[in-house]
Amino acid sequence: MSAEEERFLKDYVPREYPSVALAVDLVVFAVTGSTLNAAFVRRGNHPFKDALALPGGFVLPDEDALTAAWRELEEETGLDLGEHRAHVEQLATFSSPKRDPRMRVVSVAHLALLATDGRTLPDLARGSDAAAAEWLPVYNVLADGDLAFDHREILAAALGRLAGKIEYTLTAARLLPEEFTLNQLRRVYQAVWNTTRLDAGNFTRKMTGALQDSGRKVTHGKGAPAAVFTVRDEYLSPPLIRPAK
Amino acid sequence: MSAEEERFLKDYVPREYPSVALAVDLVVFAVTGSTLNAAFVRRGNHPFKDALALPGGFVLPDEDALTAAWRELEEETGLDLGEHRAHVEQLATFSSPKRDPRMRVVSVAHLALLATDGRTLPDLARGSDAAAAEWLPVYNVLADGDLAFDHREILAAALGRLAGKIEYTLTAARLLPEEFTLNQLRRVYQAVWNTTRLDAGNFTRKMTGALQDSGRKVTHGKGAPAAVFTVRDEYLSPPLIRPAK
DNA sequence: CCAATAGTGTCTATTAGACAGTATGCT
DNA sequence: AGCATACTGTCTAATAGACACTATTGG
Repeated sequence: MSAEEERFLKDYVPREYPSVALAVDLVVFAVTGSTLNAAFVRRGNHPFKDALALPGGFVLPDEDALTAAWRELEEETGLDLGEHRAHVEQLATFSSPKRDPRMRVVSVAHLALLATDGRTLPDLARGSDAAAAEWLPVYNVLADGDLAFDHREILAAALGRLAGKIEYTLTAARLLPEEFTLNQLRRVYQAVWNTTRLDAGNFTRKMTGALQDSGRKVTHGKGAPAAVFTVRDEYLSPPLIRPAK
Repeated sequence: MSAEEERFLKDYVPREYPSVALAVDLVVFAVTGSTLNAAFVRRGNHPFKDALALPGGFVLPDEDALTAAWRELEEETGLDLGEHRAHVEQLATFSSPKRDPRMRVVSVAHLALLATDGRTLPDLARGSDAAAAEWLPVYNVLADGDLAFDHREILAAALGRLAGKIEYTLTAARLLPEEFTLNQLRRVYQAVWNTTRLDAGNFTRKMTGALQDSGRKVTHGKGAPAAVFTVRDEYLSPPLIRPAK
């Protein structure tokens, strides 16, 4: 930095600019069986008392939004995020002046994925907030549920992002343990796309190119043992296209 | 709103929350020939005095970010945005605490597209700011140019978004007049992807399904007259895949 | 043996990409 | 005529999607 620039910054007095509170909201996804679930908190206060809402919180002065999202994810789930192979990415920013009736809050929404074995959802311990978060099936909530603020719009945006992204990446594997079978992966796709139309045979052929076969096999009670894979390439080429409903 | 809720909001006193200045930055693209250009302003003050920067400004108290982006686009270009068929969409939010050394400024970056006839770039009148914006070829700036703040990262994100989006949508047509020829459209693709590998014949075949033939033809000095199209479907199916470089 | 799952084989219709060929209009 | 551009035709290799088939396990 030049001496001139240092002098400038030292003497800099900011004009009055409109200021806002900066928050993050989280759409946390996890899969059981062939169902896509998201984490919700039940609001204890007005506005939107007793309605479902997405977990979230304010961005601290020394954090960027992504760091705040990771912190809130850990605080609101109480989980070991390493064990759950958590993935967090920025989704979009919601900035309508009236989205929170109390004051101006701009929210940077984030998409978070947690790994499960496909059988049980992670236990959501009560974090710093009074009420623990709960898992609910995404497609049910979008069909029926009332959500606080603009959280329905955020949830829909997150689902759209995830549904699109797994067409051309192996992001779906972030919803599974590091090692998984093709059947597990196919169930994740079916959960996210809310469909049962994925042919197991064709799915195998299209995916194996991007996967690494561990050489080991695993058995799930019934049926032939299944090969265990890890992700080799993060990108699918050609992409797997979502079937028309 | 219930009486109880009204009472709550009336008596609501916000706690102290960290506040930030909220800004928008704009990546404004337009095409001439087979070159993708973006609009830049030359900074007159520290920090980053004399460096190139993206146009932008602060979000006003009663605006959301998208509205602010439209307003700044009009102010900084001085153009009739209707005539240029402007398209603006949110790109991503940049929130590193130190991205502006003067104070905390969180920027919601936006992608803007302006239509040209493919021959000349719109004249950028000097707006409310002292210096007029200028057009520069995007790939040159990314290769050589120094940009202020984190604007190189924003520019790269915008280019990536546009390059990806035109694979499966006709967003590229927003860089052309409402009516255009397939040759014009192909030049836009080549400009955005920085390639010359698009076969004109195959391009015709793949695009015509999503386009509406006006029935009219137009001639450009040399060669056979070209059919004039408008956009019929915003989505391309199947997508047009970017050739490997 | 039966049921359920894993994974491969096969067939057909469609498509991409390369490139040839024809038509049109300007100079 | 000569040339540049617009667009269609054709060929080949690759692919998707449907579905049959075999193999392997537990009950």
